[in-house]
Amino acid sequence: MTSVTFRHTSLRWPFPLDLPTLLASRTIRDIGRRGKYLLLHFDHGTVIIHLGMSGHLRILDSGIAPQKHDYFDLAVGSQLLRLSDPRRFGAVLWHAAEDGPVEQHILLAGLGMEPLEEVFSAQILYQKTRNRAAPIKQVLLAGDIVVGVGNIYASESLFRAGINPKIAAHRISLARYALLVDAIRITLAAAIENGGSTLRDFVGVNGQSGYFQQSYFVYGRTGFPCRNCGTLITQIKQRQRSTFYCKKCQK
DNA sequence: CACGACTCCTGCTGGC
DNA sequence: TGCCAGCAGGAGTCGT
Repeated sequence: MTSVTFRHTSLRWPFPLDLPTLLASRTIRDIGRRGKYLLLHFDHGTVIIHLGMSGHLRILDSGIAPQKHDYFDLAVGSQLLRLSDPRRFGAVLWHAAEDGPVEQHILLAGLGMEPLEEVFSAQILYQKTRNRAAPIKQVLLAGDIVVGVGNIYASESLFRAGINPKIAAHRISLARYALLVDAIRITLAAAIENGGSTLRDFVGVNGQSGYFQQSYFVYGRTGFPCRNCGTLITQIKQRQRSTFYCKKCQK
């Protein structure tokens, strides 16, 4: 029993404007996730949602008036799943079941391993980077080997692993990749534990704010002392993205 | 195939 | 105090 409302024509891509018709009185059968894509499964297809960098979903009582950046509602009974996305980097897409498994969707097919699943191992990471000459930070961000490691957690994970972000991925040893795998898992688990917040305007599913986590090791700490050795944290640009690291702790 | 540059969008920050 | 350029971020697309 669902109904759909759009309040804009698009976010990153045009909204599937036939979604209200497609989902009328349909039931969500299951929910899932692949990388940073959220999946709402119906019998005849899947709604794919991405929050971009500023998006958030809330569950509200239906009847609550939408605010400025509330662009998409999925009403289920007396409640509402509402997507707000000020910077509009997010997405709402539809993948019909008749087009095959949603994992084969063009945006999902090329995604790398899930970092919190067993498949993500030092051996496979090592193997998949043998032909990658780009700096490890960029390879982590690329998403085709491992997903879920964004700009902040890439810097944080490399710090934990003691790896310099500029090192070419194919020059990193298996032993050091083992450290990196552990570092990524610990970093992501800690982030989830802390509410996963990265932006100052972060809000939880009920709309509560205040989760903002500032206990980063290196991210955003340019010129401040390394929490491990006191050396001042360095900031560089890699592929137009800021990278933070400690020159002494990360070789 | 691998990889770099560019792009989307808007709120916030820093400089004047 | 006000204005505006620049930055930030996820990740797809295009050119090399």
